[in-house]
Parts: sequence; structure tokens; C-alpha cells
Amino acid sequence: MIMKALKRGETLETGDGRGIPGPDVTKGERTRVRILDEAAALASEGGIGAVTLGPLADRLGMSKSGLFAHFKSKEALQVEVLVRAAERFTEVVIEPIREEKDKAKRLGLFFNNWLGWIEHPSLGSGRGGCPILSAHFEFDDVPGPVREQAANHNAQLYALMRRLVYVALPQADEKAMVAAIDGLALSHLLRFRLMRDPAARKDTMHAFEALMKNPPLKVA
Amino acid sequence: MIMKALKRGETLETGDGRGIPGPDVTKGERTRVRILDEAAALASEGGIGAVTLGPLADRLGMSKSGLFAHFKSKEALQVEVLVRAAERFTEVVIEPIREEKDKAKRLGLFFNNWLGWIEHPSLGSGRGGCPILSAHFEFDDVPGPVREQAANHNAQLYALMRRLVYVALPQADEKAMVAAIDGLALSHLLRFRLMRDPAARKDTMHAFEALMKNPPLKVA
DNA sequence: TAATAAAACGAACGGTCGTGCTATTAATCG
DNA sequence: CGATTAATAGCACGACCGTTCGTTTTATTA
Repeated sequence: MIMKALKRGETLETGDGRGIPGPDVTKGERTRVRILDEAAALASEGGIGAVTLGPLADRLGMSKSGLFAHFKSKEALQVEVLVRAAERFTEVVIEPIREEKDKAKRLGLFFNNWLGWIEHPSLGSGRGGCPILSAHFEFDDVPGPVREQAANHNAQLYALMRRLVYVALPQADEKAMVAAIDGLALSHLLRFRLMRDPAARKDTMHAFEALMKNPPLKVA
Repeated sequence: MIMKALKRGETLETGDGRGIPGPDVTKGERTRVRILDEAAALASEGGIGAVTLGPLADRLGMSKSGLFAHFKSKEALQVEVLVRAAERFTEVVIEPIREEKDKAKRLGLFFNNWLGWIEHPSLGSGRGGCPILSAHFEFDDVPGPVREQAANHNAQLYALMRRLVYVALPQADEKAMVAAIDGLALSHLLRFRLMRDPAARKDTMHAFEALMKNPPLKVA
């Protein structure tokens, strides 16, 4: 397999959305990504609040100070972890639905991908839950840049969902519908992770299908 | 107003569910309740993880060690905070619905009370959100007694909701219905607290009414 | 390869955390 | 009241936190 040499700053797209940094990317850039991925895995298990420098450095086999030098503060690191997780979310949950040519079917596909992400977020070695949703509840009342980033990501997600709803069910009230769908995803997270209910997915899908069949309608 | 003297261990029911400890209750018992209430207020603002001995002692105007002496460990304190919050939840959200004699209407009443609690949980001086739901997402992947307590409380809540659903809509699939209702409450929390959407309640109620009109049905 | 810049390290800092002790004060009861 | 017990304070500890700094190692480039 012949490939042209990568110049600095280029990345080899691998299709899984992760990308392999080219050899001429500065070393700092490479470890920076390593740090963010491992931090996301950590956040996946114990929430953003669990992203702490000591344990993170241990996992990466490097020193606290060496790690810290990549970021201006711990808060900045936490924000970047959320950004990175949001990128992965886009790649795993959102991007793939564009392959469905029947646009009306995209909403169902999106919801399905989302449930998959909630059950198994593709974040490094983490076997835990989605750090984005955790952050939403962890920081919903804590002012600061983390809260802003969380709210910002959620706003984008809501906007996307409203568009998907409008295309799939033009007669439905978009905002009420988004509330219902978002809610089903959140409740699924609880029943799957906290309650460990083996029937969680079945129940979620049953409710979702009923919702699609009889959505809240626009008010006249 | 004449009242009989309270014996030790008795509490004067005030109707607001809080109760005034009788004068013969040991002082330790009284401050213990004070601690739990203030801790719940703290948890309300920054999650259970924010219930930390130093700041809590400051708020109460007492020493860290004096406070700590009331509990075997910080973890035990956190669990008791959740228990206390769950008690208040029962008093504020669940108990009042028994006054509705038309049992079919109780589900709607419950949901309404729940939204009120989510917007303004009656927990001491805290102006933040519901510490129970925060704990669900904060500890859904963190093993330990806090997680167990959270899961336990949620299980009871789900059981109650299933019963309410069965009475109100016998033809509905209880578990799917619970998923949808639970989800609407969770999503409401996000739209109300994180997004600060002034229309949150309207959208939530719209979706809820559509759900009541066309619930997911039992499978044959 | 030598010169230069980037990255990682090790040690230390002030601070806060949870948790033991011992002494002291306050509540309770005979 | 005085005697006894419960409640609180004061203090110290070891661990970990985020952060800084000066040094050393490793990449990069000329």
C-alpha cells in the first residue's frame, strides 16, 4: 500500500472519523489528541468532574506537569474534552444519517444511532456513559465556560432535531416533538445505565414508534 | 393555640411536611436535620459531589469536626442527603395527589407536581435543581452506596408511575408509558435549567397531552 | 551534525479534602 | 443542684488537588 508522505498538519482520514495524524504533525499536537481522548474516556466513567490531572497523567504514562503544559487551565481542558466528545458524537451519530436518501426516514435513523451512542459511546477505552449528557446535568446550575459549552452543544442538537422533525412530520409541533424525543433518549440512559433494565431498548422503541404515529400536532 | 407538650422523639406536624422537632428531641437530632437540609440545598446547586464538609460547616456556622461527628463517613452523609431529598419529594410531589378522588386524574396531577418540583425543589435555601436527578446521572456508572440509593429511589418511582398509568390508561403499555413520562420530566429539566427556555413548560405540557391522548398501547 | 525550539520532567507551593484524636462546653437527667 | 452523657470545637494528619518553575530530554530544522 503506497501512500504519499503526509506534510505537517495533514491527517490521514481513516473513515472511522478518528484520523491518524501524519508523521510531520508536531509531536505536541499528537499527544494533545491522545490526552483529549483519554480524558474523554475518563469523563465517560465518572463525569467531567472526574477529569483530574493526576490520574489522567498516570493513565497516559506521563507527568502531571508535562500534561498540564498543553492547556492553560483545568477548566480549559474540561471544555476541550467536551468539544472533542461532541466531535465524535457528530461523526458517530449525525454524519451517517446523510447516507439515507429518503429524508423522512432520517429522524428514525438519528434516534437509533443516538441510542447506540448512549449505550456504547465510542470514546477511547472508556466503558462508561456519554460525558456530554452527564455534563448537562452536572453543570446545569454551575456558571462558567463548561456550562456554556454544554448549553451551546445542546442548542445545536435541538436545532438539528427540529429540522429532522419538520422533514419527517411536517404537521407535528417541532418543539414539543423535540422535547419528547430528547426525553426518550435521556430516560433510556437512566433505564439502561442506572437501572440496568434489559428491556430498556424495547420500551424506548415502543414509545418512540407510538410517538411517531401520533405526534403532538401544531396548534392552529 | 394550646398544644400538648411534645415528648422526646415526637415531631409537630406542620403540614408543609417539614415538621418541627419537639423540644424534647435531643439536640443532636435537631442539628442533624439542620445539617441534612443545608446539605440538600448545597447538593441542589452543585450536585451531590459538591456536598463537602468544609463549606457545609461554614454555612451552618459550625466546625468541620463537629459536623462530621454526626456521620460515619462522607459517603454516608451523601446517602442520607439523598434519602432526605427523597422524603421531601414524596411529601411535595406524591402525597398531595391522594387528595384527588378521581384516581384516573392522579397521573396528570403527579406529572404537574413533578414539573413544579423540577423547577423549584423545596429544599432549604437552595435555589438550584433536583439533587436526586443530578445524582442519577452523576453516579450512573460509579459503583457504591450512593448509586444503589439512587437506583433504589428510581425503582420506587417507576413502580408508582406504572400504577398511576394503569389506573389512568388501562390499555396503555405501562413500561413504554413510564419511559415517555420520565423522559419528558428529564428533558424539561434540561430545557428549563440548562437552556433557560421560557417556553419549556408549554412544550412539555403539549407533548404530555399528546402522549395521554395517544399512548403506546399494550402489545397483543 | 550543530543550533535551536518544543516537550516533558521532577520537585515544590498553597489549598482543600476527609478523617482521626483530645479537650471543652452544653444538654440532659436523677 | 450536681453528676453524667451528648455535642461541639480545636488541632493535626496524610492524601490529593491545580499550578508554577527551573531543568533536562527530545524533536525539529539549518
